[in-house]
Amino acid sequence: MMKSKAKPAAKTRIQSENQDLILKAALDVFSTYGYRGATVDQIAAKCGLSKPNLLYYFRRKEDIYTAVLEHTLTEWLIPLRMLDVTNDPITELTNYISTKLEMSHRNPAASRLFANEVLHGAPHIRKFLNGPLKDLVEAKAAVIQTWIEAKKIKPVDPQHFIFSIWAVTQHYADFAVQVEAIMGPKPDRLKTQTAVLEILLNGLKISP
Amino acid sequence: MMKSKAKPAAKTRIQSENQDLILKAALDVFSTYGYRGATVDQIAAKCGLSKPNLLYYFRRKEDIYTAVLEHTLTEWLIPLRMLDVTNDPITELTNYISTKLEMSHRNPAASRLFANEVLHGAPHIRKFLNGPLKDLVEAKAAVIQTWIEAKKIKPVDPQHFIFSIWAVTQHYADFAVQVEAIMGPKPDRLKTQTAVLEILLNGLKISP
DNA sequence: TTCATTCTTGATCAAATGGTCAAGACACGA
DNA sequence: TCGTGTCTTGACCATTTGATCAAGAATGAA
Repeated sequence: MMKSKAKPAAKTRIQSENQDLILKAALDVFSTYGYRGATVDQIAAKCGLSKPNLLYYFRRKEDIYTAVLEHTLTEWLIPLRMLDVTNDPITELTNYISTKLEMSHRNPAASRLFANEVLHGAPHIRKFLNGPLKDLVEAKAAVIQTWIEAKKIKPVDPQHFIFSIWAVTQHYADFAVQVEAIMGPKPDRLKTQTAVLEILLNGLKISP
Repeated sequence: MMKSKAKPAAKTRIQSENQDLILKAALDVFSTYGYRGATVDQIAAKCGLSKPNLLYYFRRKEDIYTAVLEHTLTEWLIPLRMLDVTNDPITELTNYISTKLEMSHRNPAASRLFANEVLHGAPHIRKFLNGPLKDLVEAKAAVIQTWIEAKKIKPVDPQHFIFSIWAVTQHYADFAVQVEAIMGPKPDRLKTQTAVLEILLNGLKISP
């Protein structure tokens, strides 16, 4: 007898459990080895499923990659969305930068997955970059511009300022190996946060 | 009759010409597709040599990669080495940041090659990071520290400041696709330079 | 020109890898 | 317990790809 549920493929318990397992393992493997460097066998081994079983849930390797990438992207922009023009800019930006640093520390794999994708020309997320991302950045650049016109912060190019925040905060995830080679293992997170906030907000020129 | 030259393998004209061709093509291909993503066939095709011929000059794929990576690393640190404690800090740092931006623009492939290597755990250049790079950064951090103690610049953590410069400048090469998706193609280089210098040197807090 | 050395490549191999399939094991509502 | 649909997998396939090799072509010093 046909299952009563219609097309929209309701998930069984086993389905959601295993898809979750797969996505977790895939994030790990893809972020470490890149898309081409990762193998389906690796992902399968990491989550304790057989390769054919994994390909039962995601028909192609690329489907796994796309799924884990999209899952990552949605969370990635939440902090930026929260930038609120009605609040104090220094408070808001301090909070945004701190949150980004925190995210990079808590989930460096996600940061690296995204970095790797963009580094190689963003073949899977071009539309995301040109659409939702561009729109969001323009909206938030407008927020920063508002603060500038209210003379609450110095006149800096808002878009480039957003790029700088991304660059610096994600650097601590994407280039962690380099950072640790230079600073020693487990660099002091508080020091890092203080330094990054100091640099991005205050610069280093002695005030005239 | 034996060639008069001894072991140290003197290069013939053809050798240096072809090795040069190969390294140029390899930089392109490796930086675009990553180590695992790049194929020997691609590199061979790009420089117009047959695959066996390419493997006549570099026995293994990894040898090509190592060669092009080392070739890149040596040039990469030249600007930082030039940071001179006896000069004016703002002049020196402005110059360093501008040069790094310039390099990222002129040779984004080199930046991406390096980024990709570090992103994936720097398996081929661990020793370089722990040795020469660490030493150089410590030396130049000391230079910045000297400027701080002379009250010529604000007290920022020198190492984190160097990281920030790297992060922001290389961002424009490594994440070029993203930058162009948001700012449109061919972003104004002068505007970028002005903004980056403004952010890293001045910050955006209104002076008290 | 001679000829030892260097350079070049078509053919080929073995391993890795994405993906398929049919058959069987299991879950769970009736 | 039964039976249908879901889940699992060993075996297998086709392609890609790094690497080899033997044989031939080009080079250039004497």
